[in-house]
Amino acid sequence: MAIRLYNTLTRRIEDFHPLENGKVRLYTCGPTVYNVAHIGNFRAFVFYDMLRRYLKYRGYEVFHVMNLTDVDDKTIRDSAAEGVPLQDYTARYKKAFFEDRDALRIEPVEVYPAATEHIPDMVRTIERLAERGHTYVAEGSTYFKIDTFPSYGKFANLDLSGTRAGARITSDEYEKEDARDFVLWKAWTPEDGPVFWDTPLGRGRPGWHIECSAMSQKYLGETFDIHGGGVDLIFPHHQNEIAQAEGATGKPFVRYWLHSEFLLVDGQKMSKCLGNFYTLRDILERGYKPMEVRYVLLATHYRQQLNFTFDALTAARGALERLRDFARNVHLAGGNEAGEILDETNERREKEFVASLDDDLNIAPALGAVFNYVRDIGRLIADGKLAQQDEVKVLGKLRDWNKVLGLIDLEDETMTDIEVLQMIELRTQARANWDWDRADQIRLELERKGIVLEDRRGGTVWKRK
RNA sequence: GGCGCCGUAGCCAAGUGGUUAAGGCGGAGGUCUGCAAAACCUCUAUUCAGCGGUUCGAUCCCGCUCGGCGCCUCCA
Repeated sequence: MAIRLYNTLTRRIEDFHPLENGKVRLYTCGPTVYNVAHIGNFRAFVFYDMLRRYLKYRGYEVFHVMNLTDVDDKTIRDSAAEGVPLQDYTARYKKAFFEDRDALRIEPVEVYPAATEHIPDMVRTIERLAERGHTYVAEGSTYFKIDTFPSYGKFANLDLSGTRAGARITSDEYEKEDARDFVLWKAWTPEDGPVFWDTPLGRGRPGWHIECSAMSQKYLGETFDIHGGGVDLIFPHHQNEIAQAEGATGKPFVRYWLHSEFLLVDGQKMSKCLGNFYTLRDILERGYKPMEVRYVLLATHYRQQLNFTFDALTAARGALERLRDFARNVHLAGGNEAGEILDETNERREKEFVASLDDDLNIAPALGAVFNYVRDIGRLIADGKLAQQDEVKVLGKLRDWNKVLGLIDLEDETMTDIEVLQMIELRTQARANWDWDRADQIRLELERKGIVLEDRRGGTVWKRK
């Protein structure tokens, strides 16, 4: 059974089959590194991550490219405002992006091409477009001539025939022949300061969209499997990518286009004006954990708008705690061997998990399968029907799913902190003497250090809060 | 104005033309326990924004209304 994905190109859910058997070539639009990425950006990045992880889970070899836009109006403007060289300025936010990526357990992809390191590739793409008659030059800038690409607008389901020359020309694009045309190569202006490249196209810098066409094709070929991005990129960015790539090669560019919906805050799109703008760092400062953020970003289907709230983070904390406690309870199980019933349960829930995610990455029922499994096994443990030897199978299953979800640290459950164990031993003695005050005092003391105790039949166990 | 999405329990969120409308968080009760925690058990939507229509039968299909959100050359 094939994975089914919603393809923006056809506006339908389709069976996914890569161009080359067993291999997926994937490109996703990355951040513009002009400041710290916000959680709306990370919703898209977490979505790409789950897509990539799930493709791998289903046996595909994935080659994934994500661009870093390190030259554009904003990076130039803001670096100039600070008086810092562009490279130094963007390096700072590339670093921040990778830090946040790691905190959110987003897997590194195969290649992170930066725009500034691929100027010759972009120039070559523009030259190919010129050879095929898709461009014109005006006042040193090179433009894409929309008239030469008849299907322009179709990808976004937009009828652009009303937007003709002269209709909406603003002051800084007066040299365009048609308001719908977009710039491929932008001639140097004094505002660009030291940011320019001398190329056959003249002194200047690349336009907004060309990097994705040039870099994706460089690493993935002229036609590749999946291209992802946020819905806001459908138009104009992805439409322009298609025009550029297909205009240059005459071949289909991308086979499956996937778009993640917006993250909203207070029911509205995140924006600085509304003051509902959050970075991961903002949220961590409020005492939430990266995994809680990942859970929230992951738990809503990617084509559904997600209204971000702090209540959701709190709910995520509870759900994650249930998963972690479950892993520990399995580790501490001391019943009889489960036998066949365990294999049956594993198989049944695995089927549900895969069937759900095969269906356009339908995450909710997949998580439902995980939590139902937690209850299935919890019941076995409570009934004394799970043995310590069964741990391998159960945690193995959890580990499998975690390859896709990336929500729990299963290796983190080390129970060997000597100091804590000594405290527990003191408390156990106190309890043996019915000295409840002393016992509670020790428990409280540990709690202040973030250690929670639980008294089980087999003895006291602990966990970090 | 054009295009599109959404409205399911206190909150989040699946789902199906007809057996019990997943799951998570929260809440209530119970078992266990010195107490607590975890775990397990039970309960927490006679109902799926509203009104019509199609149908033997609709939360699911169609239409309208109301409400929310996004895109239509900054944007994940």
